Order: sequence, then structure tokens, then C-alpha cells
Amino acid sequence: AIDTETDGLDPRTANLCGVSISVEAGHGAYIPVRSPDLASHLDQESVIAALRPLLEDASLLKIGHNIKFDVNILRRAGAEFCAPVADTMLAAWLVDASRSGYGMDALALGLLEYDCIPISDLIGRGKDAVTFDTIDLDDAHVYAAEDADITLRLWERLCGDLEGPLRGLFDDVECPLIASLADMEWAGVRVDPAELDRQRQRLVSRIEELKVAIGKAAPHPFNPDSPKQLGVALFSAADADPPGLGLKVIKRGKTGPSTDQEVLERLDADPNVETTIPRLVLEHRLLSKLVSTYLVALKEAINPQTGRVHASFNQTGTATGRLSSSDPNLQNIPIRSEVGREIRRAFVAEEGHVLVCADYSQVELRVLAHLSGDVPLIAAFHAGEDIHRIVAAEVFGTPLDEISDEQRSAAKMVNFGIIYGVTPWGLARRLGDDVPNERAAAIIDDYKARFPGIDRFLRRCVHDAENDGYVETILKRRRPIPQVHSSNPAQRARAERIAINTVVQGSAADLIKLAMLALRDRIGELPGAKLVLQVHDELVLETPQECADATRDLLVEVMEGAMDLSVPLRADAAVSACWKDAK
DNA sequence: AGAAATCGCTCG
DNA sequence: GTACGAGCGATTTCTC
Repeated sequence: AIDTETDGLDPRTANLCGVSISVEAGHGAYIPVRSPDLASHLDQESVIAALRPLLEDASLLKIGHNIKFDVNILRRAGAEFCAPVADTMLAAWLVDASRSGYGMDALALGLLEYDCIPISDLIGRGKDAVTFDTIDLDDAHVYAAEDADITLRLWERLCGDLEGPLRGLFDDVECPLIASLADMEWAGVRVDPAELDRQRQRLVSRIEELKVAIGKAAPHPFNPDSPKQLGVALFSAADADPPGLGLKVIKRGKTGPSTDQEVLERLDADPNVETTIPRLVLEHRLLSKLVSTYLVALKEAINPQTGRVHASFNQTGTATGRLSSSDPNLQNIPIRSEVGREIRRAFVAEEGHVLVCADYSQVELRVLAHLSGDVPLIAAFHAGEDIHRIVAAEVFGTPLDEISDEQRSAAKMVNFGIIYGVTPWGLARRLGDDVPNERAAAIIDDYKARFPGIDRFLRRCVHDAENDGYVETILKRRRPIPQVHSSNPAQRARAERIAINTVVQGSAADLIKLAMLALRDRIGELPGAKLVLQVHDELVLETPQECADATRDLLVEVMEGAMDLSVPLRADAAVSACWKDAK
């Protein structure tokens, strides 16, 4: 087992302080390279040179806890890992995806009943924390060696739990994927700070106008960024102190009346409501979200050395098997609103390169068709392009070319709803405020009658959760569903929705992970091409201009061939200078 | 003063 | 009480 100590948490900027090794449970060694007493130990170059044969040994299993971090730390220090690697954080996640976290300290306590030395005992916490290289080796070596020792003990503890169907998923998918993710984080994505600045200036001036307009329309001055203050302005009485507009409360939160988007849109649409505040605050919220979360924070995230953003792509961040992204999150860059979508103009390729973006078409619905074996839905995917229209024709008993926009939109809501674990109440809400629960329930009944395999599949998910205590994806990924036996009907219903959604969402996550591994096996055919983003059903590559078409073709081939399902897989791809134009 | 909770919004 | 899965910024509330 191997572990690194560093002077920071960002592998693109952090320096190696030392490496710990354990080859036997209960033992560990720390090899420092940065410490207060440099004369007492080797320098980084000598240590890396000595370790390199181990890291490059394909017959040696390298075990780490969140080893993707160590891979990139050691890459920066001049050493490359090779397969095979194993990760105890991944192992613990595969064994039980419902834990709240997968930090080593918590796992050691939960699985080994072992109390780790908290890092705060050495470096402190908060603003007056120091870096690891300043810690005296007498203290540092005990902490560091413990980490490698505990990693090895966790490995020995988890191996048994991993036996069975999970082992293949661990050995053949999740562990090999570590290298892809490490490379993707190391590569980062180029972001143009000047483009972000131009957009920020434009939006900030509009935000200033909105603040003035809101001030003029307000019954008393308030901060439009504060939902609490907005609630007082909208909903408290005209004779209260401070005075409000006395509007009727539409929805309540934990601490008071809600002022979320849905509420403000309903107030704005209500002819009896005179004030323009809801409309103005909606625009203010949209623009200030873009400025603070994307235009400002994203620019700050650009690494000055590389000119690129190196986010984390976390492998244990979800209970379904998806990746998550953080610091910053590159999986929620705006696209739905036009002003938000503009932000994607700032995501660009290196000079002489282009972006190649490909996304799966309707991947979760295709996975649903496959898993359920539903004959009409499978036939629909073999038949045509517009799945929502075909489903609308079936559900409403209308010829395909007579489907209205409303019917297609309703079918789309139902298709999404099925994947989320539909309820009549939830569907009715999304179909519009005049659709009663009874009408939504009738649509669901018609859907289940037309697609009987889907209904059987939904009931099978719940049945599996009840019988086994967990559900499984295509690649045998598991998620425990303990609440399925709850005596609380609301909790039970939620558990049933989770059971259904986990199988579909998790299987789609399996699928794109296989595509990423297949891509890794073939990307050598395209010199200079590299994966830079994964957004659940989308992969973004950066490739030399002259390889653009070949990269696009290979990417589509790899994605469409990632898994053999009973429906075809389709990936739409585009070559472009920026992410926005990839549509 | 700093951590934690709440609200709201972004994405698939 | 209600559609599934995430992360993050601003404000508010809690804790030391």
C-alpha cells in the first residue's frame, strides 16, 4: 500500500512531502522528501528514482486510498504509475454506496474499529493551519506511516466483501477508470478568462439596473440576494413593520414562506398581482447566479501555470455510480438559458486544437427499454428518431403525424417521470397547474397499458429492493435500499422511487464508464487527443485540428459500441472551437 | 469569528 | 410529503 503526504490538496499545485509504504498490516514506513530537517533524509529526486521501479512494475498491485490523488502528486514529482492499482475508497463505496463519506478515518473506525490520528493534531485547522512539510518528522512519520498501514488493513478487510459480482466491476471497471480520471484532471480544460470578464461586465451592469428597479418597486429597501428579506417584502402586511405587499403565500419552507423560482413565476403570471418585483427578482437571480458561480468563480479556478481549469472528477461522490465533479463543478455549466449558455463560449481548445463533443441520445430511456425488455419501447427505438413523439402516439392513441406539441411534451414528462419513479401528483404538477391528479393518473395508466414491460420492470425494481435489500445495475453495481420496509408510507414511496431510478441512472453510468475505458484503449490511435470532460452522458475531447474528423468518428464508434443492448445506442458528435458551438 | 444549516439554482 | 442524482454561493443561524 502506498500513500503520499503533500503541502496542499490540489495535485496541480501541491508539493510532495513524503511517501509512505506498507507491505504488511501493522507496519509502515515514511520516506520524507520535504521536512524541517532536510539534512536528515534524501531529496525528492533520489526518492522518486528509487520508487520508480515499484510504481512501474506491472506485476505489483499498488493499493491506495483515493489513489487518483497520489497518482497525480507523483506525476508532478516525476513518477508514473502503471496498472494494476486498487483503491480502498472505491472498494468501500462499491461494497456500500450509501455511506455518507469514504474518508479513511471514518472507514478505519467503521470497518476496523481503529482510531486514526486526525490530521488536525499535526497541522491544526482553519486559517492558522500549517503545511505538512513544517511538521517535525518525529510526529509526521507516525501519522504518515499509519496511513499506508491502515490502507493495507482496509484492503484486507474489504477484499472479502468485494468477492462475488462486485469483484469484476472493481477490477475491470472502477480501478482501471482511475487512470482515465487522473489523466482528465491532469489535462484540465482551457477556459478563456477574457471571455468570462467581458460577460461579467455586461451582466453586472444589467444587475445594477435591476437593483434600482427592485428598489423602486419595493415596499421597503431589501437585499434581493436574501430570500428571507424578499419574503418579508412580498408577504408581510402593508401595515406591518417593515411594510410588505401582503401577497398570499404560495408555498412554505422550513423557516418561512418560499420565494423560489416556481413561486415567483406564479406571482408574475397572476393578473391580480400588480408588483413587478417577482419578474425583476427572477432576472436578478438568473444573472447573479451566472456572475457569482460561473463568471467569477470559474475565472478564479483557472490555474495560472496551465491556463486551464483542473476540476476533480470524483468516483465515490454518488450513490448511483455516476461521477461527480467539484472544485469547480464542471458538470453543471449552464446550457438551458441562452444567456447562461454563452458561458460555454469560454470553454475552448488549445491553439491548433479543437474540441470534439459527443453525447448519448436518450441514454436512460434506451437503458430502460433494454432492462425492461418492453417490446413496444424497444421497437420504438428501432423505428424512429423522436422517441417522445412515438410514445405520445401510443399513449394518446393518436397517429404519429397528428401529435400536438402539448401531447409530445406530456409524453416527454412521462418518459422522464418513469425514470424518476413517477407519481400522479408529481406528473400533474409538471404538466401544468390546471391538470388534475386524476388526469395525470389516467395518463400513467395508459402508459403502463401500452408499455406493459415497463410496468413489470418498475415492480421488479421494488420487489428486488424488498427481497434483497438492494438493487443492481447492468454491471452488478449495488445500492442498498433500507427504507423500502419503512412503516412511514412517504419514506417507503421515496425508497421505491430511489430503487427504480438507481437501476436506470446507475446502468447509464456503467455504460459511459465502459465507453471511457474503451476510449482509453484506442486514444493512442490519435496522437495528441485527450479526454477533458465527462458530463454523465457526454464526453468532451481536445484534439489537434488535423485529427478532428478522425477523433469524432472514433469517439462516436466507441460510445455507440460501449455495450451491446437490445436497442441501438446513438451518440451525436460535433467538432468546434468552443463548447457552446458543439450542438 | 468560523462552522453548519438553509435556500435557491445550475446541470444530467 | 412527493419525481432521481449531484455541487456551490449568499445569507442566516448556531457554536465556541
